[in-house]
Amino acid sequence: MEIILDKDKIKHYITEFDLNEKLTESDSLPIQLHTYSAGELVLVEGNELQGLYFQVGGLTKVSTSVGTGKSLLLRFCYPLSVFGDIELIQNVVIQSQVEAIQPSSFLFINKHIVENRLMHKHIFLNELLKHLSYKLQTCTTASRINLLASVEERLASYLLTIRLENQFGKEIQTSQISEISSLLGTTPRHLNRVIKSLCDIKILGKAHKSIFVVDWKRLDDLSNGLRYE
Amino acid sequence: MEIILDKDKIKHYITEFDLNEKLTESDSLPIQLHTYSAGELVLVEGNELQGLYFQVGGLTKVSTSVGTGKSLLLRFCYPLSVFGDIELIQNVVIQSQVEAIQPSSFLFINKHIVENRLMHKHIFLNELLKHLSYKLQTCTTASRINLLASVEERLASYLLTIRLENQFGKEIQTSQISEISSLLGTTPRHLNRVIKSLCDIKILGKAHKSIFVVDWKRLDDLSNGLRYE
DNA sequence: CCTTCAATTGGACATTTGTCCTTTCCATTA
DNA sequence: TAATGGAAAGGACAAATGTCCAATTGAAGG
Repeated sequence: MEIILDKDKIKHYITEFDLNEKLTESDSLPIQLHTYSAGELVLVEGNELQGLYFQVGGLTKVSTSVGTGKSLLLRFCYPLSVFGDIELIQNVVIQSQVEAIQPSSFLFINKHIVENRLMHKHIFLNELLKHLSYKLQTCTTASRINLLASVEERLASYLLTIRLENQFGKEIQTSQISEISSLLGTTPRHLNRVIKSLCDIKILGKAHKSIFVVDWKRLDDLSNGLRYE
Repeated sequence: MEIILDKDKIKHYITEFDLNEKLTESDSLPIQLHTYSAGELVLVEGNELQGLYFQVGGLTKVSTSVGTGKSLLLRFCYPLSVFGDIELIQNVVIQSQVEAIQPSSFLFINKHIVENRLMHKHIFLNELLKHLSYKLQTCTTASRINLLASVEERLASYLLTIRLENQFGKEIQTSQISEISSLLGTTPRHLNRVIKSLCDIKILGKAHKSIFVVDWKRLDDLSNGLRYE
């Protein structure tokens, strides 16, 4: 991880993501730019949170794990995403792991600065609320689908969701079988089995190492109308 | 559902839950008191949201369902809980069903009033953030446990969590087998099977129609340290 | 005391999903 | 070209969980 204090670079990102008004008096705020290489951990589950992070570049993966070592992929994040909001507001240790998949950069604001200088600014708070409610909405949806639907239905819903290329769809797309299976909350072995059975009945097809949808209509029937959105 | 406009009653609840400052100029805001009998639906999934609800009395159950009819119990709520926050901020239809289990009452504020007169008040926004982040935290936790742990581990975690009688524990306690099973994301039949096996090895015990914990230590081992909190 | 009704309990079986491996397939590179 | 390594594919089996029902229990009311 590298800390960059270059005011111009920071200012550039603030402008790019229209954060100047949201981070009221952003000029006078001590904002840092943190950059991470691919593979580096940005936030580690269980650690103390240092501040608020605005992802302004790159690609990150958010996951959560249990003591036994199993982990669940929650989502992929692109700019502009916020990390540390729950922890800051609830004053708890870090709840999910954030890992840079590609080189990623973040505007970082120390938690004391956030508490003392931003938590009474309504434009900033509206921005936080927007991100937080979006995360809660998608978390509730994923929870509902993952618990109430079979892996086959989940895969159908997943494929239909990323087809739409909407905001959420964009966030959950991934191509590795092992990543899709973690996102769907199952094992690669089982996902593979389900994919094979859908190929057998000509709903999916295979080429190279990837899969493609042959029959969107029947896939839609399978999904029972569920979407990760 | 009954709408009560009695200013004194409303004022009473505002004072009881220390909402006066949070709902800035609460005196001049058109706030209603809505009461529901046991069994009535407060919010219906898929409908348009009318406004923001502050639960000030009673007991409610929040659940979410899929087209196939299956439903997942998300949590029980006591005062002071907030409903409608996601929908208001994200401008989407109602995401989860809220049902009054016991006669319940809510302070209700029309969504246009919230948008025009509250969304720029930082004290109000901080209150919303607190509730929203708490919900996201618990949703993430439940999601993690439900997907990564077996029903046996989930039951152990559930029992250990409600034993603590902490805030979250208070919200998820329930005694009906069918409700516990829905909360844990499984069927009554299977939960029953798991309970029986834990009784057989003397970790749980049965009396009348209820269960009790015999061996907290071994239950804790089973839970692998997971908690719904 | 008897009836009734809902919740609990559990049998029998089917399906889904996980675990453990081995094999296959490609892309990379020595 | 051949060797290598990682991801994909899949066989075989075990475990977890769901479905469908029937039997049982227990509390409440007539």
